[in-house]
Amino acid sequence: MLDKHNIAVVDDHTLFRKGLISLINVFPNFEVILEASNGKDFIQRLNPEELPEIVLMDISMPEMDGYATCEWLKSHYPAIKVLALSTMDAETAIIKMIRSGAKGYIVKDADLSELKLAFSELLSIGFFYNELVSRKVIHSINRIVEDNDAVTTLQKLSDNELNFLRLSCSEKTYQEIANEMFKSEKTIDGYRAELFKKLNVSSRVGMVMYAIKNGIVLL
Amino acid sequence: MLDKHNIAVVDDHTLFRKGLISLINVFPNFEVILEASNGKDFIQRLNPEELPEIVLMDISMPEMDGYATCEWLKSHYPAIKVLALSTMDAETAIIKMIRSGAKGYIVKDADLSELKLAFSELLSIGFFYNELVSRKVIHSINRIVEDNDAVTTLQKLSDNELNFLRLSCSEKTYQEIANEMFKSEKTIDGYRAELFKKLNVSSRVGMVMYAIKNGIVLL
DNA sequence: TAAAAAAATAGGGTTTTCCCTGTTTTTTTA
DNA sequence: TAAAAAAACAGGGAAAACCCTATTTTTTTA
Repeated sequence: MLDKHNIAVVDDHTLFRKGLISLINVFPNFEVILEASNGKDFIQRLNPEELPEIVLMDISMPEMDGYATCEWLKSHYPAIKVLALSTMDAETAIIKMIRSGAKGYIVKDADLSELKLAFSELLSIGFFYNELVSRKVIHSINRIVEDNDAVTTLQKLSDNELNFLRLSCSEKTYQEIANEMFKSEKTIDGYRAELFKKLNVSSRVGMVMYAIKNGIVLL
Repeated sequence: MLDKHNIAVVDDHTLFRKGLISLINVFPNFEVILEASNGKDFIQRLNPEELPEIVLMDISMPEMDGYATCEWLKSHYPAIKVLALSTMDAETAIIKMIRSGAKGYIVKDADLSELKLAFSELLSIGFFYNELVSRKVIHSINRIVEDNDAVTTLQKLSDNELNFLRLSCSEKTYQEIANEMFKSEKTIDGYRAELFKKLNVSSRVGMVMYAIKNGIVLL
């Protein structure tokens, strides 16, 4: 009897998670030893006696999302490989996840053979970048090489900005948002201008769509 | 050997679909006999010699979405029961799907036992409305009883309105959208006003969020 | 702790969005 | 085919969003 590779699956959609697990368990050399519904749940269940080699991780989850969980793993168990899993194929999400330490990225409408390939590549060469991801990465590489920290700063939003961004995903006017945040209208106009630059958008609609695409607000 | 109940699964996310199928096939009395990635694909594959009893159907899909497919089934094979499947728990999506003929609604983060229960209920009493759905339905029933056709008219969008709505999910100005649609600015301002009423929103952001929530635009 | 950087605020102007009321044109229906 | 309904279009005005530049306040850092 051969030794199977241990897999963990972290996703808040139960049906999807269960389905994925039963699919993986059909693979002769892989076995799911841990499942969790979000990052927090995952960390609690993680047993140092029996660590997974690969964690299949959703990006947008309640409580603790994929980015944060990935960062936590990077610092606590750097040997564990994260394969990010998402419906979104947004460049920013992919880049962000890879920057958070993910070793691969796979979309939810990938097929089984791709998942299997991803597992194999992760174990053999340590990463899995399919054509989709490569394209996105190459496209953003220019900015990365320009200034290694630029992207981080670019995507790092302050608490106020993040808060403002979330509140903008509504029918509130900026004035109402200003009141709610106990800031002057001019200040939140500053947040807006800053976000337009950081997110590379030019209207509130663009900002809102960015927030939704990147799981900053949950639908 | 007992006769299994035939199930069809229609969902564009391959991994999810495959996972779900393998989960269902574990049930001793259910078997997936048909899978498709969207409504069009489903109709093509549908074999009148071996019809499914239950169709597990995603709402937002490319080519032909859940609503349209449900309507088609209602008129062509009224005996086939549709169990709508979605990540969205938006009231409008649920109501719309039920109005399109779905006999039940289940969210993707439901657990296995609920799915099994849904199947059983569908076969025994013909419908499955869990607590979530019931709440939404009750909440919207007021409007339905007020005027039986109000909801239908309310949600029925013209081609132009739908097109405008999709184009609004961008950073284009209304003026640019008007040009793109070869309509005067005033005409599209009319679409806007009409949509605000129909979708019950009061800003472009609200409109965009409605479109995203209800799968009118894909992210 | 002085200098530098970042955050908050402001004035003021342009564009876009929103909203009201009404006319003309096209399509539907009795 | 006449009447009714729906779609397209319009004027004009108020509110909100957008955009520029600049000052004050707070925080960071050398």
